[in-house]
Amino acid sequence: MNNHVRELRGDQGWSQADLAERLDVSRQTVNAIETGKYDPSLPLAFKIAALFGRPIESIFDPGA
Amino acid sequence: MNNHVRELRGDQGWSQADLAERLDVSRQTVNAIETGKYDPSLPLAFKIAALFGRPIESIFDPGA
DNA sequence: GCGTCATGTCAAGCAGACTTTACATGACGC
DNA sequence: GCGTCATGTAAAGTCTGCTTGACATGACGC
Repeated sequence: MNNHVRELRGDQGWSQADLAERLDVSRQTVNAIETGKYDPSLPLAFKIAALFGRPIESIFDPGA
Repeated sequence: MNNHVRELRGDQGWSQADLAERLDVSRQTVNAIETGKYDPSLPLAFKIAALFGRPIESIFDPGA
């Protein structure tokens, strides 16, 4: 599952640690999501979407 | 996390088993999601949204 | 009464999401 | 050269998502 978290985070000038703190998850979790190691849970996806003020569908792309 | 899966499924006249087959998951998984035992994964949430032709945000409600 | 269908639920197991701790690297300023 | 910051990655542990198989119930038609 592709996503645009890294770009959106960059637009805000945040480090992975900054974003992790705002999402209340670990820095490794943010890194894993950005590098595509695994997908976030649905609740975390909602948090991410809310933080960036965009719909989930515009951030995450199921691709196939 | 509240959701409207049961109503949407009812609108289509599908049983839990019918929906499970269309989503390619087990009947127990559909039942668990409808009864709020746990939330679907992000990929499964995308599948559900696509099947009903609605955005994820209109089906799942993070509540808090 | 009996068979069937839809739903609910349980148990055991595997895979995925997330944690903490820790170490390695490259870029930067001093 | 040295400290610091951002990022990547790894191991081990916990909890959640999802599986199969099975059993119980209530509603329905015959």
